[in-house]
Amino acid sequence: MSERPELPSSFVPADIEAPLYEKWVKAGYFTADPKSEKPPFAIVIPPPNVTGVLHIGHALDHTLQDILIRMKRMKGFEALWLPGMDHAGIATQNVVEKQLAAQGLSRHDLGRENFVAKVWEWKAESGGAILDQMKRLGDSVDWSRERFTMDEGLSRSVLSIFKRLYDADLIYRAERIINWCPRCLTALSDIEVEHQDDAGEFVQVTYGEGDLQITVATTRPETMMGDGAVAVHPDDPRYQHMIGKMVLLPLVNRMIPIIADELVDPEFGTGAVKVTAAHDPNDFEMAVRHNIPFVVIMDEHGVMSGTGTEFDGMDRFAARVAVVAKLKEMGRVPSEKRPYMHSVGHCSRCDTTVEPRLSKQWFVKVGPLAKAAGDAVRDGRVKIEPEELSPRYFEWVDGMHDWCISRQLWWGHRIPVYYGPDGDIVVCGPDEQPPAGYIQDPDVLDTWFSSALWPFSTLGWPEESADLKKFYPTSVLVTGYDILFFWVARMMMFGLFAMDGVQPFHTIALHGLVRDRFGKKMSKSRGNTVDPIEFMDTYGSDALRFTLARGANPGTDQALAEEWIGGARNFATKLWNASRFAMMNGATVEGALPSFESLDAINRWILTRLDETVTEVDALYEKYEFAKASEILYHFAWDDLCDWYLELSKASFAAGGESADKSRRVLGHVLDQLLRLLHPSMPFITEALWTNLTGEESVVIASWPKLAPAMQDGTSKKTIAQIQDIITEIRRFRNDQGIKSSAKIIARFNGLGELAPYEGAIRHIIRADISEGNFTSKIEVDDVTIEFDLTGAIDLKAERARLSKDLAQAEKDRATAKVKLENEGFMAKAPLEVVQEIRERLAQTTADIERIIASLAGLPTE
RNA sequence: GGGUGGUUAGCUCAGUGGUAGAGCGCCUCGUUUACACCGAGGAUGUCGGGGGUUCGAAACCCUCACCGCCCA
Repeated sequence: MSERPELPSSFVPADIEAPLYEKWVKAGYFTADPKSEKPPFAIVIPPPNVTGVLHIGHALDHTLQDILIRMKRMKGFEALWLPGMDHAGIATQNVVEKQLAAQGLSRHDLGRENFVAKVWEWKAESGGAILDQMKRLGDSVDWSRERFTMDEGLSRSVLSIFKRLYDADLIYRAERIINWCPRCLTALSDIEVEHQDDAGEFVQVTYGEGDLQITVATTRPETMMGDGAVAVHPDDPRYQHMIGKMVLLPLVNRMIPIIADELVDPEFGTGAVKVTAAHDPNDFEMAVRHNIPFVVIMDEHGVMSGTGTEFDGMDRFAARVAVVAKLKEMGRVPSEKRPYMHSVGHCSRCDTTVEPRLSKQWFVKVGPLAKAAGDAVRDGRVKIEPEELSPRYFEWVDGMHDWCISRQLWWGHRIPVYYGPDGDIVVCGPDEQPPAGYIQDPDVLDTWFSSALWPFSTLGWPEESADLKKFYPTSVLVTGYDILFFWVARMMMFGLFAMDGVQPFHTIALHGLVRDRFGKKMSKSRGNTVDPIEFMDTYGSDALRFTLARGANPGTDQALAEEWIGGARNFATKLWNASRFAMMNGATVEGALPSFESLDAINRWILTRLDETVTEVDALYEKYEFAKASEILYHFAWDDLCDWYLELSKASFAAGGESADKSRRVLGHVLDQLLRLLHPSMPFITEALWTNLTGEESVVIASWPKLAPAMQDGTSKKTIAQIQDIITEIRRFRNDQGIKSSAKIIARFNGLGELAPYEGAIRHIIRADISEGNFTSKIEVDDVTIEFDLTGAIDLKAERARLSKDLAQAEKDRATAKVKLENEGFMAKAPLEVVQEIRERLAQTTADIERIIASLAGLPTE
């Protein structure tokens, strides 16, 4: 104890955070051992994007994961938190292309191989900024296992799974309508398309001539030149006579059929729609059913082409204006509505309006895979926390469309398909070579294709590695509900497929988004984004982490304001000062705890509260209730320990002797345990304080507090509650009488009874002298009377006001209790214990009222 | 249009049948030997509206209004 270095008088996070993190990594605390006998607990990080920086959402996501990992590590699990990044095909390619563009170059100037080399160069220099930021946050990830989706090993996983899926007929190539970004020049999957309401137009166009005319309604008039039919609902009486007839398509002067299809909504527009098979997914389906030709009228850039009209060469939006103008000239536009708000798909990477495009792409047949992914949750092998979010998951996996996995990019895993003569196709797994002369597909795979393998590719799959055996299936996936579809469903599909039906994780713990202080979504356009790094600079990592944890109710969004982080910083400071005070007073962890029975009520009480806290925090963390667990710890530390226990113990420490020695040992124990409990959410400050208190190596590898049912004493809780009542009433009295809290008062206690041993502690808190005096005023708390010598000057008005207020409250409480007890229904049907409780309330309030009335009567009249 | 979540103190949110809570903010007092990033005390809610079930409803049911998210 003597060699314990003195703590600095104030807590400066910046002084301790970086050195402590370095110490932890160097000591290898975060490195998992697959040969360990301990039970495994593994989390793979939702891989951030290699181009990304740490935003507040990551900070939340990582804080929660780190809490789980650190807690499980302390609980004796072989804890693995595996870090890494994904290669973010489109985003990364965009970044490097932008750099090239600045030099007036395109990727085509470099050629594929040089371009990809350039991207690797970029990654080495500027990629992965987020990894260093994770260290600031204190993430206890195993850096020795850092992975990247384009790494050699993970690339082999991609080849393996592709071949397996292909051989199982779960990957196919087909000509379909896909989402096409005319700026990125690549196909996109459904989830890379963001729908938003845009101000478009809704135009009616009359087709046909003479006595066969039909008016269609459309938001995309420019695509009419690609129409192959007009469709109406089969039961629509307005169009019965037209079904099957041919009608003139204006502008291109082609005759097209009028068909009947259930898909048409007779209520929508005119009840007649144009069928543009090559440029709309719904139209595509109808065209297949009715054998309508596919007419392509746009090139890859979204420029009109091949219509043989004056509109060729015009951009799709310019063409829209020109086409409508032309049709109006022809008198073929009976009505137009503008602006017409409707949902339009945009590229999630560059916001360009997505163009549905007919093209040949590779797809994953998701049917059986998604079924298995849904079943794993349905039959309970995988739990979604909170359970209320399961419907969203089912909605997605049960209604999933086939997944377009081709991307017309260069950065990514090149599709391992080789085309030979006569349409021969060969798919190569790792270490396999295509026959001579076969040409590889130029496209790469969707980034999510490799991310979906993350829970097992990072562990060495397809090799039967030691890591895979030890840590698969992983324990829990922690992520925002917003990417349940992006990522989770895909990992489930591939995990179950690749690992013979074994799910990639047992639990999916979902959290929400971090919003601004008013609960508004953060966005660059709103200008309400925040920088977690700045917060860490100002308030410390622990403060940011604790704030985020404290706001993290399962599956729900949380608001965040800077001053709330300030509040958590204040908590850290409080903890620091309380610990400093405890150690100044000789708090120690040396030697055995005194026997519980030998302790006074104050010490028994704090140990009881500690045990309750451990119980509650344990249960809450197991349910991913981070907010509630944090709340419990906050109040135990601040209210119970700092505000009451330390204050009540001051008299004992001052007096010294055997009882002080016992308190020092108890305080040392409670602080030791509290710091362990807080370590997962506040790793840095707890490490600094705990090592100082115990002289041991690190709280990171300390054991988690165990329950101690023997240290539970309900009586001590009642005793302390009474003491708190007495002290609070005295404080109220002093406050009402305008007596400074620093001023000593002369007071005398009567009727303390069993509380007598604690009179000294009470006196110390309220700064009361025992001297003889002229006791002219008094207050009563239950059976205890406290008399004061206020040297005559009592503020009668304030005293009367205080008593009247108490009286009013007591009367109100008594009345409600009385009404209940006089209610026959209540007496007949309410549970006995509730009736008993109300009876006690009636007795208590009745006694209070009598006492207060007596006090009021006893006040001297003015 | 189909799902789904919400509406509780000035703000952000807990609270799933038995006297309405927390953090921040607000008011008053205070430099007492851990802490002013603090301490003590205090004020603040017809729990969105209406109806119902119940001895008893913020909570359960119905309905209306408003806000949000996901998917089309």
